[in-house]
Amino acid sequence: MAPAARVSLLISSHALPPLSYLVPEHLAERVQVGSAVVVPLSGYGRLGVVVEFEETGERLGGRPLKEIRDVVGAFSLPESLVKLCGWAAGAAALSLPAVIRMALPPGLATTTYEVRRPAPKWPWRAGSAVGRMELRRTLGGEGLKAAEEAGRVVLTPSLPAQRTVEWVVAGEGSFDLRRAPRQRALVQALVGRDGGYPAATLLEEAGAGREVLRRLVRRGAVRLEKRPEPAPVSYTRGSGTGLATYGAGVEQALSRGGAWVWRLSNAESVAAAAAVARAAVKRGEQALVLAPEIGAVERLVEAFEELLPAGLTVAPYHSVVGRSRCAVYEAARRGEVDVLVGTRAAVLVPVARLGVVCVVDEPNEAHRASTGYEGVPLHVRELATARGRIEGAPVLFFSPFPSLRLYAPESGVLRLPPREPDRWPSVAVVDMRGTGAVLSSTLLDACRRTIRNEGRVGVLVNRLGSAASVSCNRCGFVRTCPECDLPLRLRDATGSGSLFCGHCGHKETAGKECPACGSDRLIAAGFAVERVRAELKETLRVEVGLLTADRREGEEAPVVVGTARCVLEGEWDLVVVPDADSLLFGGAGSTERGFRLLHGAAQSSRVRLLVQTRSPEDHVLRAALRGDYEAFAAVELPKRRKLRYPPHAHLAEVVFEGSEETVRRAVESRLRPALIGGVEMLGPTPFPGFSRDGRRPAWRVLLRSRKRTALAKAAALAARLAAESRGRGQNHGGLEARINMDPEEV
DNA sequence: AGCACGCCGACT
DNA sequence: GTCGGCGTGCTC
Repeated sequence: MAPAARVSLLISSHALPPLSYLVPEHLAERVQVGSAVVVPLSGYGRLGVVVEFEETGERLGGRPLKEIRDVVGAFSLPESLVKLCGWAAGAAALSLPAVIRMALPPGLATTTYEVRRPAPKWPWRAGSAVGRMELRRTLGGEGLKAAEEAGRVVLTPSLPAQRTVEWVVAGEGSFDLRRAPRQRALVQALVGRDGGYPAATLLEEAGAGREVLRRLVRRGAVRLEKRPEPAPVSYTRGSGTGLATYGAGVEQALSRGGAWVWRLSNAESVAAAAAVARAAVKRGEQALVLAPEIGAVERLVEAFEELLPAGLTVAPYHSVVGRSRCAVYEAARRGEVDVLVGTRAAVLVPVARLGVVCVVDEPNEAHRASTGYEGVPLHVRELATARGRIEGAPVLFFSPFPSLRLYAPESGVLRLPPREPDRWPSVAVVDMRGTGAVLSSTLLDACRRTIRNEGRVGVLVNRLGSAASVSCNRCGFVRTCPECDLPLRLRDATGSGSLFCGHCGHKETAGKECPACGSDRLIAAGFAVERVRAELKETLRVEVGLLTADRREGEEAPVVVGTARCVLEGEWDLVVVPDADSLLFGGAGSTERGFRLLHGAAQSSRVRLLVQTRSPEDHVLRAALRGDYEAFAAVELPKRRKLRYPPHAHLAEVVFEGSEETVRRAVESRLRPALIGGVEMLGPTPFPGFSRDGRRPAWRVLLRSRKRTALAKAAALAARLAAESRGRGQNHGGLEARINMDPEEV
C-alpha cells in the first residue's frame, strides 16, 4: 500500500472526477492537499490540484498508477480553500474541478510550456515559453509526449503577462538644453525623482508631447524603461478616529468568533466594516470585505482609504479590475493586502492570514452569481459562512434589514446590538379604498408643496406592474392561499383569469365578488412607470423625470418617477409610493422585499414619506413605515418556520421553459420518481414573465430538503432531464431549465 | 470494402 | 482536453 494523491484536473470538461496519482519520493515533502501539480493524462502534462490522499495499491485495474511529475508552488491553494471548494461543489451541485478553477487566479494559462533542453532542430531556445498547440504542430502529438517524458519541455502554468507602463529615468551627465525649453521643462520635472517617473504622468505635468521626450532620449539625457503595472493596491490615509464608536461590537464578534448580524444603516455599515477590518489588521490578520456590486466595491475602497488609519493596504477585486486582477489575487495570497474588498468573485480568493469576513448589504440578491455566469451560483452569505467556519474566521453581516433566513435564531447567527436610524421622515398613509384614481389629492398636494419649497420629489413605482395581485377596491381585502396564507397571484397581467399560489400551486378562479365584503369591485394592483409619470405631468404641470435601469431622462426635474433601485439611491425631500400594495403583495417580490423597499423609501427621504394603499393596517406596511424591523421579524419568522423556508429547510427553485404538458409530463414521470433522500417537490406553478425570450411559458418547481447536498443533486437532475428531453427533440421545442439554490423570492 | 463523420467513454 | 473505438451512412 502506498499513499496516492487524488488530483482534480484543470481541463474544461469538468465532468472528470479526481484521478489518483502516486507521489514520487522526491516530491513527498511538497505534495499536500491544495498543491498545484503537473500530472500526465493521455500522455500529456496537465495542471491539477491535489484534493485528498488515499491508501491504495500501486496499480489500478491492472495498470500501474502514473506519478505526479511536478509541484507548482506558485499556484497551490491552502488546504482550507480546497475544503471550501468541496463544500461549495456539493451545495451548488457543481463538480469539484469546476469550483477549484474558480479559486485559482483569473486568466491562469494552463497550457504553456517552458522549453528546457531543446533538441538540435527545434526552433525554440532554452527558456522560452511555448504554447501546447504550437509544440504539437511542430513536434506532433507523439513528439510532444516524448519531449515531456525526456524533460525537454515542462508544463509551466503562468499568469497573463502583466501590462507594462513606460517610465522615464534621468540619464548621466549634463546637456545643453538652453535652446530647448520644452525639453528643459521635462528634465526639470524629473529632478528629485531618482527612481524615474511614469512617462504619461510626466508628459502631462510638463505639458509636453511625445516628440519632446523622443528628442531627449536620442540625446541620451533620459532613458525609457518598461515596468510592470503595479497592482491597484492603495494605502489608507485616514486617522482611524471615528471607528471607536463600534469598538464594543467589534470586540465582541472578533473575540467570540462565529457568524454575526449587525443591524446598522448602510452608511454606518461602511464605518463599522472599517472598524472590523482595522481590528483584524491589528491582530496581524487580513480582512475580506464582500459587497454586492462593482460600484459598491469601489465606494467601499474609497471610504476605507479615508476611514482607516494611514499605512494599511486596501485593494479592490472584481471583474472590471481587469488584467491586474491576478496581481491583486497574488498580493492577497501573499498576505500583502490588509483589506481585500471585492464582489462575490473574491469569496474564493486565498488569503494568507484570514482574520475576518464582512458582508455588507447582506440581503442584496446581487450577492448571488446567476447560473452560467462567473462565480458559484450561491448567495455569498452561504459561501462566507462556510468559509468562516472552515478557516476559523468570524463572519459579520451588515444591513439595516437582514434577510429573515439569517435573522432567524435557527440559523445559528449571533446578533450584535443594532442601531436604529437617526433620521426618519414624517410618514403619511393615504387609504385608497373606494377610489379608482391612481393619484390621490393628498399625494398631489404634497408634491405641490414640496415643489413650491424647491424640494425634490422621488416617486417609487414597482417596475412594470406585471404579475399583480388582486385586491378589493372597497374593503382592501387581498385574496390569499388557504394553505400558505400568501397573496395569490394573477395568472396574467390583464386582470381576467385565474389566481394561483406561487408557493404550493393552489389554484382558484378570480371570481367577481369580494369574499370579504361582497362588493364587485375587485381590481388588479400595479401601476406602470409611464402611466404614473404621464398623470403627474398632466396634473402638476411640471417637468417629470424618469429613472429606470435602462432609461434616464430629466434626472434633475423637481419630480422624478422611477423603479425602486434607482429612486432609493437618491435623496429626496418627499418620497411618494403610489401603490404600496404592489410592493407588498405583488408577484415579483416577497414580503421581505416589500418591507425593504418601504423601509428604504423612508430612509431615502429627508422630510416626508407618503404611501397610498388599500391595506393601511397591514403589519408589514406598518412596521416598515415605523422602521421597526424587530416587529416585522417577530411576525414573519414564525410564518417562515411553518412554511419551512430557509433556514428551516433548503429550497431549490427549478424554472422550466416549455409547454405546460411537456413540463408536467417530465416532472411527474421522470423527476418525482427520482427524488430520494427526503427531497420533496412543490409545483409546478406558473412563473409569469420569467421566460428568457418572453414567449414560451415558464413553470416553477420548488424542491425542498433538510439536506443541502441531496437537494442540489435533485436540482441538477432536474436540469439534466430537461437537457435530455431537449436533446431528443421531444414535443415541439422541448424543455429548458434553470436552477436557483435557496431562492430569495418564494 | 473503404472511408468520413460524430458520439461516447477512458484517461489515473 | 485528447484519444481511440465503434456505429452510421455514403461512395466506389
